[in-house]
Amino acid sequence: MAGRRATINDVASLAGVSIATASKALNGRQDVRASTRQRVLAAAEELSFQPNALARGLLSGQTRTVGLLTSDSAGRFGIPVLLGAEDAFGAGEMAVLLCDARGDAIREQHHLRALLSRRVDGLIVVGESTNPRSSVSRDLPVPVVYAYGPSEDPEDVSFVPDDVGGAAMAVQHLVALGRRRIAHVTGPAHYKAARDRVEGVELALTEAGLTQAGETLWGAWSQRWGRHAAEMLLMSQPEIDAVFCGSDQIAAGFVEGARERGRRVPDDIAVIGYDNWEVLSTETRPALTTVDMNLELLGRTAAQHLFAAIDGRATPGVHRMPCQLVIRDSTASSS
Amino acid sequence: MAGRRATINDVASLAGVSIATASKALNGRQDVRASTRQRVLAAAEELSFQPNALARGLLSGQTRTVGLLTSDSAGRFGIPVLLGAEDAFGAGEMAVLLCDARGDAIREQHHLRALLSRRVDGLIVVGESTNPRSSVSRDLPVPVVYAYGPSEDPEDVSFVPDDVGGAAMAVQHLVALGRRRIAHVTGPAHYKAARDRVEGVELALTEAGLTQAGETLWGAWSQRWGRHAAEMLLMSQPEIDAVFCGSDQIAAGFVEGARERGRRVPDDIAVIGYDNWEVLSTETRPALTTVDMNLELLGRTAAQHLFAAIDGRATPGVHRMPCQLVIRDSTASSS
DNA sequence: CATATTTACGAAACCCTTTTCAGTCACCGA
DNA sequence: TCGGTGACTGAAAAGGGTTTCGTAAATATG
Repeated sequence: MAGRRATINDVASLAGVSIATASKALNGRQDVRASTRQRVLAAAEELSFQPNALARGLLSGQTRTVGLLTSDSAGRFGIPVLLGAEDAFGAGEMAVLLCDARGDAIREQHHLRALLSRRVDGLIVVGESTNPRSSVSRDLPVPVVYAYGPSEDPEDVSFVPDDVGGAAMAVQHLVALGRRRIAHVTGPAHYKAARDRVEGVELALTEAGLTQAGETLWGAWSQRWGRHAAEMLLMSQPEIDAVFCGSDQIAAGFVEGARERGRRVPDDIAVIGYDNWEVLSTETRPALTTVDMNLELLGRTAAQHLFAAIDGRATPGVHRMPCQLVIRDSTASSS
Repeated sequence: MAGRRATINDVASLAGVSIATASKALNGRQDVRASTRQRVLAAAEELSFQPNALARGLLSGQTRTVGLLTSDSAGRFGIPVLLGAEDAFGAGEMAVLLCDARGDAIREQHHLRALLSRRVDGLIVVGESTNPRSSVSRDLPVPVVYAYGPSEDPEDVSFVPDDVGGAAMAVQHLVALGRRRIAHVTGPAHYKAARDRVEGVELALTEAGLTQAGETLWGAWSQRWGRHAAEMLLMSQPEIDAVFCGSDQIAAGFVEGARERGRRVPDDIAVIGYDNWEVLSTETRPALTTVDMNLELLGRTAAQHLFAAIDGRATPGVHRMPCQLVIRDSTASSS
């Protein structure tokens, strides 16, 4: 640990100029003779001078820092968004101040105050699910962008995955493969994501002139539920030839359950998951066809939009980002 | 978005006092009449005044902010550490500035400069593996604590999981259950974690007067490798009654492979994993006994140590944090 | 050579808060 | 009435950088 850090004053003294000139030389401004600039730069190098971002921010009113307020950063969904955001910012000179509210509104308020007092230039709020959440943006002096979980307030800017479209895409793929008796197993009904995917399934089935094989089975987002659903479904609807699962966890469980009951995947039953959680989707046998929500892109887009909003060019509303079908062996066309 | 933010000047004017008095009233200092304090507080409330942390930090030299420099925040290991750190800080008033270097040394330097210029009070460096990494701490004006991946420099402060102890604990558990022919399947040899766990296995086996069933099988950290290893092992060492796997992924694959070859877990073969990655360890059948590295605690401890280091009370060296055996059905005593 | 015009540099103000220190005021005892 | 006390209050400086504006030197122009 070195002693006191060099200030621009030290640099100016060493270079034998005033601090005003030193500042201009360091920041590449006009009105500095080339030789003088050289001397200043050399002095700064020698003292390993780092401009104090606090002083700079105090004056300019810009900290080049954004806050990232998450409810569940450990979750499957917050992290990619975070990475995407960090990526978009990192290209420039932005830094990310991370706060995890752990789903607690009080703690969220607390973090919000801390971020505001640190004069962040903007805020990204990451939800733990796609369920709309209450807005934090009322009378905030900085722009806010919501990612993954949208704000209830339509005046806010939100970026969410297009779950309706993603589910429809999955079903269309099954239909294109010639599957006609398609079932749907998903998670808890209080998740908007689950309900949206139901809507997408209905849309695609109607479009293809089909009806769903049996009722939608609501359960948990787990392998356990996937296995259980396989048992139930193969009992009650033994003629199904495809299943769309609401998550890769459910799909992994379903594949296992189906195999134990002697059904081959994809030959007898094609299976599609959701999330493209690679530890499951690429490691099951067969590897899972699944819907990727492009969360990293979503995070990057949200961050880029935050830049725009900081410059006063915000586009209010909920922006739905397209999902992408990743085709693997669990829906290989039966040869 | 509101207009200009209120400063302490505005508060003082509204309350009809000087800014010095306002400051004292706001910060609970002496020498302010109760009625005056009331007026100031009311004014601050009305203007929703937030003290500017930049100005405060500029003066005090403390930003109450720490940097968290990670190489792989998406990884299984960085996140819990991050959460633990955020937890320890969150209790107080600290904020975390997150930077992900993506394993790139140039980018790391870049982030380091950005953090330093923002005058963080300290730094936590999170590795992507337990392999020692080059030190960033030389001549840094702030204290640094390494978490998960230790620094090569013994003068630095590092917190790492005790993989030797964790593996030994797992094997001791198997021995206590009466298993005698214990095999070991693990990941790539260039991971120190894998080599440490080999050491722990040897230690525990020697202690019990046993020798390992077959050579250690080195592979990848994947389910695929676990399944493959099960095939090989049950062929070459058909008499084994227990396997210690280097990760839950491997263990999950091994369980699957073993069952397909007609071996029952845990009756014929007991299986132990590593990491306690719940999506695998609790969802396999049977649920996996596994070693939990307590990463969140490790992160919290690292953060607490950083506090101590900021106060000048650092304890150099590599601190090994104990792991914990989580017993589930894959080692239930055969009845 | 005197004047106009650049060019290069420096003094000082500013951003916001905390803290020191000096000053005001009311009130007490003598 | 006066000095002494103690309780409050406010002016000013400090922290580190950027920017404006004034000024001196250097160069161009007549």
